[in-house]
Amino acid sequence: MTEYTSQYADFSLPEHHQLHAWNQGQYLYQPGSGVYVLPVGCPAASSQSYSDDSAMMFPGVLEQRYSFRADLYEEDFPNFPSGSAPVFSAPHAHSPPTTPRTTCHHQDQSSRKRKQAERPQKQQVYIKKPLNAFMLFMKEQRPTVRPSIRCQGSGAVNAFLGKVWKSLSKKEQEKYYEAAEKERFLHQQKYPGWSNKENYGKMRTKAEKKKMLEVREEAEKESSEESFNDESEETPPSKWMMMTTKYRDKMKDCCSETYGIESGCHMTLRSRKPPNLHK
DNA sequence: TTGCCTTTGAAGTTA
DNA sequence: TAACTTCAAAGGCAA
Repeated sequence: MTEYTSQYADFSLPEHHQLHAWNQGQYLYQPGSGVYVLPVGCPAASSQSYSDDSAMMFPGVLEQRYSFRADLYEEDFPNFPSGSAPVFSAPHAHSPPTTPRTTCHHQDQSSRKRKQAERPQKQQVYIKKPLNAFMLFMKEQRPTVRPSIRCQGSGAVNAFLGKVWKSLSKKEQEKYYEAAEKERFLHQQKYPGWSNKENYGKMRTKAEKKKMLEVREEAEKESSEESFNDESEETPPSKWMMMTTKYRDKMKDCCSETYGIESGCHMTLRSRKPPNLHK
Protein backbone atom coordinates (compact mmCIF):
# COMPACT_ATOMS: atom_id res chain seq x y z
CA MET A 1 0.00 0.00 0.00
CA THR A 2 1.43 3.34 -1.02
CA GLU A 3 0.41 6.35 0.99
CA TYR A 4 -0.14 9.70 -0.60
CA THR A 5 -0.87 12.89 1.19
CA SER A 6 -1.85 16.36 0.22
CA GLN A 7 -3.20 19.41 1.91
CA TYR A 8 -6.72 18.33 1.26
CA ALA A 9 -6.73 14.59 1.34
CA ASP A 10 -4.86 11.46 2.27
CA PHE A 11 -5.22 8.39 0.20
CA SER A 12 -3.54 5.13 -0.46
CA LEU A 13 -3.22 2.86 -3.41
CA PRO A 14 -2.34 -0.82 -3.57
CA GLU A 15 1.23 -1.61 -4.50
CA HIS A 16 0.38 -2.74 -7.98
CA HIS A 17 -1.52 0.45 -8.61
CA GLN A 18 0.53 3.22 -10.05
CA LEU A 19 0.31 6.90 -10.50
CA HIS A 20 1.97 8.23 -13.58
CA ALA A 21 2.63 11.71 -14.79
CA TRP A 22 0.49 12.19 -17.80
CA ASN A 23 0.25 15.77 -18.77
CA GLN A 24 0.24 19.20 -17.27
CA GLY A 25 -1.89 19.07 -14.22
CA GLN A 26 -2.88 15.50 -14.71
CA TYR A 27 -1.85 12.07 -13.58
CA LEU A 28 -2.73 8.65 -14.64
CA TYR A 29 -4.06 6.21 -12.16
CA GLN A 30 -3.78 2.71 -13.45
CA PRO A 31 -5.47 0.22 -11.15
CA GLY A 32 -4.60 -2.93 -12.98
CA SER A 33 -7.15 -2.79 -15.70
CA GLY A 34 -8.21 0.39 -17.38
CA VAL A 35 -6.53 3.73 -17.20
CA TYR A 36 -7.93 6.70 -15.43
CA VAL A 37 -6.93 10.28 -15.44
CA LEU A 38 -6.49 11.89 -12.11
CA PRO A 39 -6.11 15.61 -12.61
CA VAL A 40 -3.96 17.33 -10.11
CA GLY A 41 -5.96 19.79 -8.17
CA CYS A 42 -9.11 18.28 -9.47
CA PRO A 43 -11.00 16.78 -6.59
CA ALA A 44 -13.63 15.31 -8.82
CA ALA A 45 -15.70 15.94 -11.84
CA SER A 46 -19.38 15.49 -12.21
CA SER A 47 -20.34 12.12 -13.56
CA GLN A 48 -22.41 13.82 -16.21
CA SER A 49 -19.33 15.39 -17.70
CA TYR A 50 -17.65 12.07 -17.90
CA SER A 51 -18.59 9.95 -20.84
CA ASP A 52 -16.35 6.98 -20.22
CA ASP A 53 -18.15 4.62 -17.87
CA SER A 54 -14.99 2.70 -17.14
CA ALA A 55 -13.30 5.79 -15.85
CA MET A 56 -12.95 6.29 -12.20
CA MET A 57 -13.44 9.64 -10.64
CA PHE A 58 -11.01 9.86 -7.86
CA PRO A 59 -11.78 12.56 -5.33
CA GLY A 60 -8.18 13.13 -4.45
CA VAL A 61 -6.21 16.28 -4.67
CA LEU A 62 -2.54 16.09 -5.25
CA GLU A 63 -0.94 19.21 -4.08
CA GLN A 64 2.65 18.37 -4.80
CA ARG A 65 2.13 17.15 -8.28
CA TYR A 66 5.77 16.80 -9.15
CA SER A 67 6.43 14.63 -6.18
CA PHE A 68 4.52 11.99 -8.08
CA ARG A 69 6.09 12.75 -11.34
CA ALA A 70 7.44 9.53 -12.71
CA ASP A 71 10.73 9.70 -14.48
CA LEU A 72 9.33 6.88 -16.47
CA TYR A 73 6.98 9.27 -18.17
CA GLU A 74 8.44 8.63 -21.58
CA GLU A 75 8.23 4.97 -20.91
CA ASP A 76 4.71 5.08 -19.64
CA PHE A 77 3.33 7.34 -22.24
CA PRO A 78 3.14 4.80 -25.06
CA ASN A 79 1.13 2.51 -22.81
CA PHE A 80 -1.63 5.01 -22.59
CA PRO A 81 -4.51 4.09 -24.86
CA SER A 82 -4.24 7.01 -27.16
CA GLY A 83 -7.47 8.65 -28.10
CA SER A 84 -9.44 7.12 -25.27
CA ALA A 85 -8.17 9.29 -22.50
CA PRO A 86 -10.92 10.45 -20.22
CA VAL A 87 -9.59 13.95 -19.91
CA PHE A 88 -11.31 16.29 -17.54
CA SER A 89 -9.89 19.50 -18.77
CA ALA A 90 -7.72 21.08 -21.38
CA PRO A 91 -4.29 19.81 -20.40
CA HIS A 92 -2.63 22.77 -21.95
CA ALA A 93 -4.63 25.30 -19.96
CA HIS A 94 -2.35 28.13 -19.05
CA SER A 95 -2.43 29.91 -15.80
CA PRO A 96 -2.14 33.65 -15.65
CA PRO A 97 1.33 34.98 -15.16
CA THR A 98 1.88 35.91 -11.60
CA THR A 99 2.50 39.54 -10.87
CA PRO A 100 3.63 41.20 -7.69
CA ARG A 101 0.56 41.65 -5.60
CA THR A 102 -0.09 44.61 -3.45
CA THR A 103 -1.50 43.49 -0.14
CA CYS A 104 -4.95 44.75 0.52
CA HIS A 105 -5.06 46.42 3.88
CA HIS A 106 -8.62 47.43 4.39
CA GLN A 107 -7.86 49.61 7.35
CA ASP A 108 -5.06 51.52 5.66
CA GLN A 109 -6.63 52.19 2.33
CA SER A 110 -9.04 54.99 2.81
CA SER A 111 -10.26 55.29 -0.73
CA ARG A 112 -10.60 53.32 -3.89
CA LYS A 113 -8.73 55.99 -5.77
CA ARG A 114 -5.74 55.48 -3.55
CA LYS A 115 -5.84 51.76 -4.20
CA GLN A 116 -6.13 52.35 -7.87
CA ALA A 117 -3.11 54.60 -7.72
CA GLU A 118 -1.16 51.91 -5.90
CA ARG A 119 -2.09 49.08 -8.19
CA PRO A 120 0.42 47.79 -10.73
CA GLN A 121 0.53 49.74 -13.90
CA LYS A 122 0.20 46.74 -16.06
CA GLN A 123 -1.02 43.18 -15.84
CA GLN A 124 -0.98 41.08 -18.94
CA VAL A 125 -4.17 39.19 -18.40
CA TYR A 126 -7.25 39.53 -16.27
CA ILE A 127 -9.24 36.50 -15.31
CA LYS A 128 -12.62 37.16 -13.89
CA LYS A 129 -14.15 35.40 -10.95
CA PRO A 130 -16.63 32.66 -11.66
CA LEU A 131 -20.22 33.69 -11.15
CA ASN A 132 -21.91 32.76 -7.92
CA ALA A 133 -25.45 31.43 -7.65
CA PHE A 134 -27.08 34.81 -7.36
CA MET A 135 -25.10 36.22 -10.27
CA LEU A 136 -26.21 33.32 -12.44
CA PHE A 137 -29.75 33.91 -11.35
CA MET A 138 -29.52 37.59 -12.24
CA LYS A 139 -27.94 36.87 -15.57
CA GLU A 140 -30.78 34.56 -16.43
CA GLN A 141 -33.60 36.69 -15.09
CA ARG A 142 -32.44 40.16 -16.05
CA PRO A 143 -33.71 40.06 -19.64
CA THR A 144 -37.19 39.04 -18.53
CA VAL A 145 -37.40 41.43 -15.62
CA ARG A 146 -35.88 44.54 -17.11
CA PRO A 147 -38.76 45.43 -19.45
CA SER A 148 -41.20 45.36 -16.58
CA ILE A 149 -39.10 47.62 -14.39
CA ARG A 150 -39.86 51.22 -15.16
CA CYS A 151 -36.51 52.42 -14.00
CA GLN A 152 -34.11 50.92 -16.45
CA GLY A 153 -31.08 51.28 -14.25
CA SER A 154 -29.42 48.04 -13.31
CA GLY A 155 -29.48 49.10 -9.69
CA ALA A 156 -33.26 48.94 -9.62
CA VAL A 157 -33.35 45.68 -11.54
CA ASN A 158 -30.78 44.12 -9.23
CA ALA A 159 -32.60 45.31 -6.14
CA PHE A 160 -35.79 43.75 -7.45
CA LEU A 161 -34.05 40.50 -8.31
CA GLY A 162 -32.47 40.46 -4.88
CA LYS A 163 -35.95 40.39 -3.34
CA VAL A 164 -37.10 37.75 -5.79
CA TRP A 165 -34.06 35.67 -4.94
CA LYS A 166 -34.88 35.78 -1.25
CA SER A 167 -38.44 34.75 -1.96
CA LEU A 168 -37.31 31.63 -3.76
CA SER A 169 -37.41 28.33 -1.95
CA LYS A 170 -34.24 26.39 -1.17
CA LYS A 171 -35.20 23.94 -3.86
CA GLU A 172 -35.64 26.68 -6.42
CA GLN A 173 -32.29 28.18 -5.50
CA GLU A 174 -30.61 24.81 -5.55
CA LYS A 175 -30.18 24.66 -9.30
CA TYR A 176 -28.33 27.96 -9.25
CA TYR A 177 -26.05 26.81 -6.43
CA GLU A 178 -25.31 23.68 -8.40
CA ALA A 179 -24.66 25.70 -11.54
CA ALA A 180 -22.34 27.97 -9.58
CA GLU A 181 -20.55 24.91 -8.24
CA LYS A 182 -20.03 23.72 -11.76
CA GLU A 183 -18.87 27.17 -12.80
CA ARG A 184 -16.25 27.17 -10.09
CA PHE A 185 -15.11 23.71 -11.02
CA LEU A 186 -14.79 24.56 -14.70
CA HIS A 187 -13.05 27.78 -13.83
CA GLN A 188 -10.53 25.91 -11.72
CA GLN A 189 -9.97 23.47 -14.54
CA LYS A 190 -9.43 26.25 -17.02
CA TYR A 191 -7.18 28.30 -14.76
CA PRO A 192 -5.47 25.86 -12.39
CA GLY A 193 -3.24 28.41 -10.73
CA TRP A 194 -5.72 31.18 -10.44
CA SER A 195 -6.89 32.40 -7.09
CA ASN A 196 -9.52 34.90 -6.10
CA LYS A 197 -6.83 37.09 -4.65
CA GLU A 198 -5.39 37.66 -8.11
CA ASN A 199 -8.09 40.25 -8.65
CA TYR A 200 -8.04 41.56 -5.12
CA GLY A 201 -7.33 45.21 -4.76
CA LYS A 202 -6.82 45.59 -8.44
CA MET A 203 -10.01 47.25 -9.49
CA ARG A 204 -9.69 47.87 -13.19
CA THR A 205 -11.25 50.36 -15.47
CA LYS A 206 -13.63 48.95 -18.04
CA ALA A 207 -11.17 49.74 -20.79
CA GLU A 208 -8.32 48.01 -18.97
CA LYS A 209 -10.40 44.94 -18.27
CA LYS A 210 -11.58 44.74 -21.82
CA LYS A 211 -8.05 44.99 -23.11
CA MET A 212 -6.72 42.36 -20.72
CA LEU A 213 -9.57 40.02 -21.51
CA GLU A 214 -8.74 40.37 -25.16
CA VAL A 215 -5.09 39.58 -24.46
CA ARG A 216 -6.08 36.53 -22.49
CA GLU A 217 -8.41 35.28 -25.21
CA GLU A 218 -5.68 35.76 -27.74
CA ALA A 219 -3.23 33.86 -25.57
CA GLU A 220 -5.70 31.01 -25.15
CA LYS A 221 -6.26 30.90 -28.85
CA GLU A 222 -2.54 30.61 -29.44
CA SER A 223 -2.04 28.08 -26.70
CA SER A 224 -4.69 25.83 -28.21
CA GLU A 225 -2.50 25.51 -31.23
CA GLU A 226 0.56 24.53 -29.22
CA SER A 227 1.77 21.10 -28.33
CA PHE A 228 -0.50 18.94 -26.25
CA ASN A 229 2.33 17.84 -24.01
CA ASP A 230 3.70 21.10 -22.76
CA GLU A 231 4.83 20.64 -19.18
CA SER A 232 6.99 23.70 -19.02
CA GLU A 233 4.77 25.65 -16.67
CA GLU A 234 4.59 24.79 -13.05
CA THR A 235 1.26 25.91 -11.75
CA PRO A 236 0.62 25.74 -8.05
CA PRO A 237 -2.73 24.30 -7.08
CA SER A 238 -5.44 26.79 -6.47
CA LYS A 239 -7.74 26.90 -3.52
CA TRP A 240 -10.49 26.61 -6.02
CA MET A 241 -9.63 22.98 -6.05
CA MET A 242 -11.03 22.70 -2.60
CA MET A 243 -14.50 21.54 -3.26
CA THR A 244 -17.28 22.22 -0.89
CA THR A 245 -18.02 19.72 1.80
CA LYS A 246 -21.28 18.83 0.18
CA TYR A 247 -19.64 18.18 -3.13
CA ARG A 248 -16.78 16.26 -1.63
CA ASP A 249 -19.09 14.03 0.33
CA LYS A 250 -21.12 13.38 -2.76
CA MET A 251 -18.06 12.41 -4.74
CA LYS A 252 -16.57 10.42 -1.91
CA ASP A 253 -19.74 8.36 -1.68
CA CYS A 254 -19.82 7.94 -5.41
CA CYS A 255 -16.26 6.70 -5.56
CA SER A 256 -16.42 4.39 -2.61
CA GLU A 257 -19.63 2.85 -3.80
CA THR A 258 -18.57 2.49 -7.36
CA TYR A 259 -14.86 1.96 -7.38
CA GLY A 260 -13.16 2.61 -4.07
CA ILE A 261 -13.58 -0.74 -2.37
CA GLU A 262 -13.31 -2.66 -5.55
CA SER A 263 -10.05 -1.07 -6.61
CA GLY A 264 -8.61 -1.27 -3.13
CA CYS A 265 -7.94 2.38 -2.66
CA HIS A 266 -8.68 4.29 0.43
CA MET A 267 -9.15 7.98 1.00
CA THR A 268 -9.59 10.26 3.94
CA LEU A 269 -10.67 13.76 3.19
CA ARG A 270 -9.54 16.45 5.53
CA SER A 271 -12.15 18.45 7.32
CA ARG A 272 -12.82 21.92 6.11
CA LYS A 273 -15.02 24.77 7.09
CA PRO A 274 -18.31 24.17 5.32
CA PRO A 275 -19.26 26.71 2.71
CA ASN A 276 -21.94 29.20 3.40
CA LEU A 277 -24.27 27.82 0.79
CA HIS A 278 -27.60 28.78 2.20
CA LYS A 279 -27.64 31.75 4.45
C1' DT B 1 -14.28 58.62 -20.17
C1' DT B 2 -14.99 56.75 -15.83
C1' DG B 3 -16.96 55.50 -11.38
C1' DC B 4 -21.24 54.85 -8.91
C1' DC B 5 -25.33 52.44 -7.92
C1' DT B 6 -27.58 47.96 -6.41
C1' DT B 7 -28.07 43.02 -5.24
C1' DT B 8 -25.97 38.10 -3.10
C1' DG B 9 -22.34 34.91 -2.64
C1' DA B 10 -17.51 33.40 -2.50
C1' DA B 11 -13.21 34.14 -0.96
C1' DG B 12 -9.39 36.85 0.91
C1' DT B 13 -7.81 39.76 4.86
C1' DT B 14 -7.64 41.58 9.46
C1' DA B 15 -8.08 41.80 14.34
C1' DT C 1 -13.55 32.98 14.06
C1' DA C 2 -16.26 37.02 13.34
C1' DA C 3 -16.23 41.04 10.79
C1' DC C 4 -14.96 43.39 7.03
C1' DT C 5 -13.59 44.05 1.98
C1' DT C 6 -13.49 43.03 -2.85
C1' DC C 7 -15.42 41.47 -7.07
C1' DA C 8 -18.23 38.93 -10.09
C1' DA C 9 -23.09 41.21 -14.02
C1' DA C 10 -25.53 45.06 -15.94
C1' DG C 11 -26.45 49.67 -17.95
C1' DG C 12 -28.19 54.28 -16.98
C1' DC C 13 -26.50 58.33 -15.03
C1' DA C 14 -23.58 62.04 -13.15
C1' DA C 15 -19.18 64.24 -12.91
